[in-house]
Amino acid sequence: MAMAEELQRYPRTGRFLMGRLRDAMSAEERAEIEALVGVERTLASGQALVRRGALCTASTILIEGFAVRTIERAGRHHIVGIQVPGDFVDLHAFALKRLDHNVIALGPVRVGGAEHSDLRRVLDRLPHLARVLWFSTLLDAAIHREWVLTLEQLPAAKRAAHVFCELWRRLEMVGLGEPDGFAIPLTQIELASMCGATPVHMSRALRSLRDLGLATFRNGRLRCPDRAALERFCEFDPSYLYGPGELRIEGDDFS
Amino acid sequence: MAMAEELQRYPRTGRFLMGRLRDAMSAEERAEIEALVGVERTLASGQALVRRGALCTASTILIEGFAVRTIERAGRHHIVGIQVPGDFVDLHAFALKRLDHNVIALGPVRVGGAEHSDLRRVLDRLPHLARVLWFSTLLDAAIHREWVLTLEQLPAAKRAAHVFCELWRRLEMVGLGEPDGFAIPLTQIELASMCGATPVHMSRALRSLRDLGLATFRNGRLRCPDRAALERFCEFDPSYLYGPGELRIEGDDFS
DNA sequence: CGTTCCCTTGAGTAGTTTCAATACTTGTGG
DNA sequence: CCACAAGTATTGAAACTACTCAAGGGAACG
Repeated sequence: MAMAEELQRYPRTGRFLMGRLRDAMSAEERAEIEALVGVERTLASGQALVRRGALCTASTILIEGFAVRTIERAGRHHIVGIQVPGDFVDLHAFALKRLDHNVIALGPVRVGGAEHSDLRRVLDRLPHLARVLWFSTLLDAAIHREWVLTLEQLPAAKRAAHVFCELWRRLEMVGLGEPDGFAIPLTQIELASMCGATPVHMSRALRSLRDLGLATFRNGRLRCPDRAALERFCEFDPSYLYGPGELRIEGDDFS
Repeated sequence: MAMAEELQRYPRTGRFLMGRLRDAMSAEERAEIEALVGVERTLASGQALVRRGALCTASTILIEGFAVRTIERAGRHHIVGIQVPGDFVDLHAFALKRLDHNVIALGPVRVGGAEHSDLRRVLDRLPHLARVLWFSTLLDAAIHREWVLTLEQLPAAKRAAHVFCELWRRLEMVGLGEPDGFAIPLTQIELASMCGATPVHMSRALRSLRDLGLATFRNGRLRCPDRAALERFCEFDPSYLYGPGELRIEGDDFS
């Protein structure tokens, strides 16, 4: 399979933009990105990849594992985004310098770091690659917009279903989907935070998804017997992920 | 005042990033941006600046007036973002090519267009300016994150207050704030859409803000006797707007 | 074998929606 | 100038969704 080959050739960055604009990146560009990512680190669950307000001189790519974006308010951390393997989680720090939020490891993670000075040197020389990286940060913004819409519109059970549908698609694009679900080290407490609900209510919402026969989430694993039904239930439209489909610009068109 | 001078010198783009990274842009860069924005158009309220899915070959800057980002679901448009004068509203279409949402005029607007081919030529030559434009699209993402947090956390009255606080700050940064409020052609219906509430409930929420003596919103004008109290009420922390303050990188540091 | 963390269930309360009815504007045509 | 329509804003009552408080069960780990 193409995924395995890509990962062998680019062990640290092989999943980056997989299923999105990766096919618009030349071999040279892929090699440049891979070379940019130097030091690998391993972090335990709950450790910060980036802390809000800190001056960033490097950006981090998630090689393995998951991370959440959190913002603190009234003393509590709230999850405003989630990242999966292959995501360049704080690439936006290259332009922002300081972030408005934290990025925290969700379960153990393996990450790679790219120095901003190196990044700058490469991107000044390769404007097309710069636009690809720009694109990848805009993908996060599109996901944020969809979360806003979901929080404005849907009740808790459908919000949870929407999170599941999104994660399933995103994991699938980077080769981590399974035929009947996916695995991610999330607890109901974190799911509740993402959905703007209390953990107690999330427990009830998940039970209603089970009772409806739509999905079962247990021990960090989603099991779904009928994906189309789940997506219909929460009115999930994957186009905002810019995968293969109507909004997607194929390799040749993106320049 | 500096604002007036800037607007005289750059009549179409003088407000762009004002109060944020504008002071990190050289005179040459400001002139390049101004020159990029060619054709001016005037649109009536409700007209689309960009429609979801359309192939974009130019990006639009808001010279005068307001716009909302909307996503359609179940036949209804929902507002997921709002733009003020000076915002390069669909700059992200330069990298995305097609947008996942619509941008609709809120009241009459005057806009300018920048061809992507021109933009590309300039940005390939001026990587620093490219990073500044990248920064401006990341600002939108930061605002989206704050909206996610607000929708997750706050009840309707505080959501409305938060929208007011944000708009007040953003308008202030581009020279459109007033000592005791601001003007924007929003109805309660649109406010409700932004806050994920029904119009009926928004009416009650606004009444509670009035009853608390915090703010009065009538005829598209916010009146607030005590800004600090309003900001305290909704736990508003403006740092995500990257204005002057803790996250802000001053001109010399941004490179 | 006992913490600790996570999940579940129940009961009462608070916040929000729905449905319905009633004004208040604004612009239009008679 | 008035009458009318359309869009916007307000209020009340009943139903629903979600929250809080509280208690108990289960799995994992030392």
